[in-house]
Amino acid sequence: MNKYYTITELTREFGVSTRTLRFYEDEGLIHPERRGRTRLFRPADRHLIKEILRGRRIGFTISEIREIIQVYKDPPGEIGQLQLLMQKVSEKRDDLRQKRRDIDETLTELDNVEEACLTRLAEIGVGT
Amino acid sequence: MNKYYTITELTREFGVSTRTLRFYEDEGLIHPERRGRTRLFRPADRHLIKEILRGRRIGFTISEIREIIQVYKDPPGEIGQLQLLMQKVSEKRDDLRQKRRDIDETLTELDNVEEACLTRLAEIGVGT
DNA sequence: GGCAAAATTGACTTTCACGTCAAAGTAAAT
DNA sequence: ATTTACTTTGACGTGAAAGTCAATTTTGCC
Repeated sequence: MNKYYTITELTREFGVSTRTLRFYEDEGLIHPERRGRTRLFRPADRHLIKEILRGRRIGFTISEIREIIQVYKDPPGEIGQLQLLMQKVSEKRDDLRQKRRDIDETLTELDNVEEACLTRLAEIGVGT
Repeated sequence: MNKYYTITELTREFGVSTRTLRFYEDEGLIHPERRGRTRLFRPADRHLIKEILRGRRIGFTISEIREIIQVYKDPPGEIGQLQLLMQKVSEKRDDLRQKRRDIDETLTELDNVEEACLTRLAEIGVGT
């Protein structure tokens, strides 16, 4: 019977505040239904929020996220717009690939830090 | 003769503003030498800036970056501190792994968007 | 139907990471 | 020596993404 989520259910699930979800609505990222003035979130909204938060984690701005959502809702019909979009997609992809390289490098760096810690601990442990 | 870099040389190389580098100095991330009041950047500073910017790209805050730099400069000597550090490292790593998953998912999504664009372009192209 | 808990709106505040200017000091080249 | 290009400090401003607070509704529940 088409489950609805309340706002706090979702804030608990995703670890965000109600303010955040309202903010996303103000920004036009989500459009929960209303019963009176109270927001009712459907599974589709919930899914969208998941994607928004994923975008947030990797550093997309609200308007970038909005753009992506827009594309899914109604992809541009004009050739120029399509080409522009493809260009942006390509830039974003390069961006993300760079970010992944950065992450990989940082991960190995963190491994080094950890190993240094372990060695250090061993030293201290032996000394006492 | 130990090459020095001027501030604008580095801003050009890294595509940041002088304000940014001065900000990083204010925040204690770098410590360029001075001739009079003018900053002189050494290769070590340059390298550090590279790391700072990498950290920035993957979404580390200034103080997170500062922490990491600190560890390299002088790793904690106390056991408690070491354990705390290792815990943080482990958290960061989980964080980065999640981020990588996010990126991978988004990359395939972008591929889909691109393909949708291409199909759309083909349709339009055929129609005209 | 009454009441505590939850939700809403609106306004104001905050944090981060710089941007922007102004005023003044320096360096380099002609 | 003067112009021209950099550089510095300091103060204030800004945009993004919420946080916080207060004053109302609204709901869920017995």
